[in-house]
Amino acid sequence: MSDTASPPPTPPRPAGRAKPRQSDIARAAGVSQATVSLVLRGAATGVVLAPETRRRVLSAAEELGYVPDPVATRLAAARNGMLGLYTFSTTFPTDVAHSYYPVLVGVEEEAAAQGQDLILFTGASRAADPTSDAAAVRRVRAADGCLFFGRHVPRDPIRRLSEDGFPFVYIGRREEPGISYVGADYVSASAEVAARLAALGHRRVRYLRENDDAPASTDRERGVADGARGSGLETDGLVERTDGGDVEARLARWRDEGVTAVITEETDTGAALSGLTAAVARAGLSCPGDLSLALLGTPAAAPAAPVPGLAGAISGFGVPMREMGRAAVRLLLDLIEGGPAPRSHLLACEPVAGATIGPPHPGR
Amino acid sequence: MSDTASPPPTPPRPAGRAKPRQSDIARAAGVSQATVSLVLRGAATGVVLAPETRRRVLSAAEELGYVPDPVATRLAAARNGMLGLYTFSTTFPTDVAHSYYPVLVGVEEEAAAQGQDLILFTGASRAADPTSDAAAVRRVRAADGCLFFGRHVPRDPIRRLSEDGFPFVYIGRREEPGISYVGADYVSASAEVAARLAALGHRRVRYLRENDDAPASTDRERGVADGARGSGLETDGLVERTDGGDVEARLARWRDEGVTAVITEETDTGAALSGLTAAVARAGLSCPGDLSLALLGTPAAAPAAPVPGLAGAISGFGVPMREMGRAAVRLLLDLIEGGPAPRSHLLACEPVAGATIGPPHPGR
DNA sequence: TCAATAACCTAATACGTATTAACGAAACTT
DNA sequence: AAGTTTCGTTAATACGTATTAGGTTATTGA
Repeated sequence: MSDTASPPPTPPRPAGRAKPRQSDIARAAGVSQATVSLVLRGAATGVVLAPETRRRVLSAAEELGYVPDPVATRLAAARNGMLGLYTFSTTFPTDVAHSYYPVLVGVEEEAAAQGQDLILFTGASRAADPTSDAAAVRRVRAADGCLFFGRHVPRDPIRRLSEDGFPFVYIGRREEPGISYVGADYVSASAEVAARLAALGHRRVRYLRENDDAPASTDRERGVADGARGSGLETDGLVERTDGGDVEARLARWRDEGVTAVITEETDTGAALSGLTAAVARAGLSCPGDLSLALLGTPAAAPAAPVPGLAGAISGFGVPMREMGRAAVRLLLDLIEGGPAPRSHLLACEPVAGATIGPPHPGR
Repeated sequence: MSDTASPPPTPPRPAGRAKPRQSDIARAAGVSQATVSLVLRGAATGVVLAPETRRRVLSAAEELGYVPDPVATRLAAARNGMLGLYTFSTTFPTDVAHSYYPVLVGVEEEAAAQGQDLILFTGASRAADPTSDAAAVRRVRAADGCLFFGRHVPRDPIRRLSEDGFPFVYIGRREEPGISYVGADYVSASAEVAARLAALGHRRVRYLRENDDAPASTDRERGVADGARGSGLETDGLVERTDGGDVEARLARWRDEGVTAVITEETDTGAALSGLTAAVARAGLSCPGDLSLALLGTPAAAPAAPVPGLAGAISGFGVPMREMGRAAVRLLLDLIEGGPAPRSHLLACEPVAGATIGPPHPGR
């Protein structure tokens, strides 16, 4: 019907016009852009507009298919609605069992509930190069605030953030004063485990901890020692550290020494526990038949080498990881909104009765 | 000293400034904000600045710990080096086994390798409320581009993005024309599994698929049907859908019908597989002794109810999830940089020999 | 020495929305 | 009728960065 020779010079975005702005609505409704903003978003400002004006603006907005530009909204709000999540390892670990995973679940849940998005900083994914660490940590300022997460944390880049008043929260207890964190009360929970073993009749116990000085390990050691003292366990030689050596030999020595129960801890790698259960299996022992076994912390997924003859869970306590994630998000938002008053929480751990501890059975 | 009636209007952030701006750098270096912008980001504009000026600006930026504001950067119509990741379910599933997890690993790896940060958009974590979905999807514009991920995806909010030319990539095959995706070649891989069963001698087989119409399921069904036709399997009654009913009864019926092998699929919930293995266990059957069992897709972690007598993996094929994640990031960056030419990839699936299929053993 | 060129930098503006101070008009007081 | 409130709206500005046109000074050419 129409002549095909001269198609109209098609503009780059042919479908209707580009995205409508508030100013387009304003023109259509015969008001100013400010009025449009007030009608559309100004419920909180206390300004009241004439019903007729509201109606005109709303119908014009509907007509044009207006949707607010989230980027501009956030710019104007001087908040970007994004919380940083910086893990001092890859956020999604591959080689390591997902021991921290529940924390991420909690963080995501609470962030979603609060309408915040998360920026995953990928800085630490590559080499453990300290300079790149510093640069990566600095990027964190792109967010309104940041969560830090990981067993080992470089101090200097963080101190800088702290001095500048940038809001951030550690997940895990920290020693540094004036820094906010959400942690788990490992001390009490560990003491309770020691006391539980004592109540069953154990006297000579070993606690095998990771050979580094993360606060989480320090706290557990302190709890075990406190609990041992308070409940009558022997404290001499109570604590040993992993050393990469032969766990089976260590286990044999313990049996020779008359040890009836072993406590170990679960950390990011799960090395202590998996080494121990493997050694128990190779030695042909069973829990709690030959040896009581307690674990300080939630085991990551299913252990690679299940404890032989083990029906239920490993006795000890569980870490409220998900709740830690949620609490950390809430605390961070408090910091961002409220004043600079640093606050911290220690969450209680849940005792796990489990099936790996029982009355002592002296070996050999 | 001062009268208490009129406290000076205390600025909200008294202690220094949390986040340095370009204007702060400009003041420190004795130049204009525009110069700072040119030094920091203007490599492409052709404007050349005196080396001495560059130096001053860069050192002032370093000194103050400047980090560009991603939102402002985006508003000014530029890239901010951030890729969005939007999942139409929680990114970190809790009740569901982590079947999608490897995809996220791949996404994070490749993003880190490309120097991009990830923004996790949390919109879909709550109720499947369509309006909140729309608002949440809109937010992804804060990133340079976005990956969408999930078995079920609302179309309308996405169409909007597409019309506006916002770059995004689906992880998983999509029907919509002109949309980029990275998927797995379920059709070929599923056909190969059917052919494998036929080659072992099976003739009467059942394929139990999820009862919804996600592309992933549609593709697998098509592949199984194609493969069955091509290899001589019976095609009548081949395909059945999960219905929430009694899987054990269904299994018994199949045995009565002379079915010697069952194929099922792994999806986000893993429901089909776990229901089936549980039914096999309760029926006292073993694989492949009594019944051959094949699985289309990588099982999520360890199945809750392991197949009795199963030593190795479940036969079938594996989905190259990690590589899909990586490929999606690369494709997205292509879209962001290059033109709007939508491109897509189908990655090949890896056959898994496994230990659950063998020659047919007619039941009863 | 004066104009032409180059080198370097900045003022101005755009992006789209939120907020506040202020203004005109209408409705009340006395 | 002049002054006071109240109401409804808008002008102006801020948020932080990118970009472009243009201005200032230094350098060169004749």
